Amino acid sequence: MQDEQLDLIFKALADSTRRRIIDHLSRHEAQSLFEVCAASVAEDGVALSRQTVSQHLSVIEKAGLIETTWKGRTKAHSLRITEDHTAAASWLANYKEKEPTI
Amino acid sequence: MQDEQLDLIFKALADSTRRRIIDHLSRHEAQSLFEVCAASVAEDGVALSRQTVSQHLSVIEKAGLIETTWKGRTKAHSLRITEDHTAAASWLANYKEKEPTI
DNA sequence: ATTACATGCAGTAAAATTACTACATATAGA
DNA sequence: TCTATATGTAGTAATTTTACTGCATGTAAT
Repeated sequence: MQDEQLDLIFKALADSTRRRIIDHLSRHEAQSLFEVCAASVAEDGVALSRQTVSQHLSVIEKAGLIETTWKGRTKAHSLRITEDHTAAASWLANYKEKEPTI
Repeated sequence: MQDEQLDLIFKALADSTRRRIIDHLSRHEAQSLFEVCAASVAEDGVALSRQTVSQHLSVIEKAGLIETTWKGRTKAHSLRITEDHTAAASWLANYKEKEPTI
């Protein structure tokens, strides 16, 4: 895994707003920007501007965690977490001390 | 795991310089600030000021990934990655799509 | 065609990050 | 005690991040 890719993934995860968005997308497929905004208010009580949510989605997308498809004037965002992503995010596990096998 | 703790861990990991420091600490126990600086130059070819490396170590320490002990005028930094840390860093794995069991 | 809707893009301001330099403090050794 | 060593702290500058507002573009519906 490239250093830049690790940067993108960890930076995407290093913000609680983005983690909430990811959590929402995990429970709802193919969400539009407006649906994510609405959920942010309804579920998390956080009122963010549409443009701000769009920026967060862009960061998550650049990390490769989201797949998007256009349907008419609506852009659908779907979470697509692969083995590669979880392996990267688990980078730290490489450095865990080995437990003594009892 | 608290949101703030996830922030600290992911932010600590979201910088390639800090990841290199963590990697170095994984191979060398109880490193002083100067030893980390020297390794940064020798192993990675990156010449950073002592104060900059100190800041990075502080970020890693605040994330709880390092244990420090003073010996005279030397501060020894030791990597201490626990189950809690790897579980937090693997946060993303909770959202991976289930593979169809063949 | 006109209006409403969904999103993109540009610009801005406050805050955080990342590097630096300079000075201060505390310990070890001559 | 005096000096060198190891680190801490403060302040600064450039860059990035995170929020915002306003305007533009493209699609759907009346």
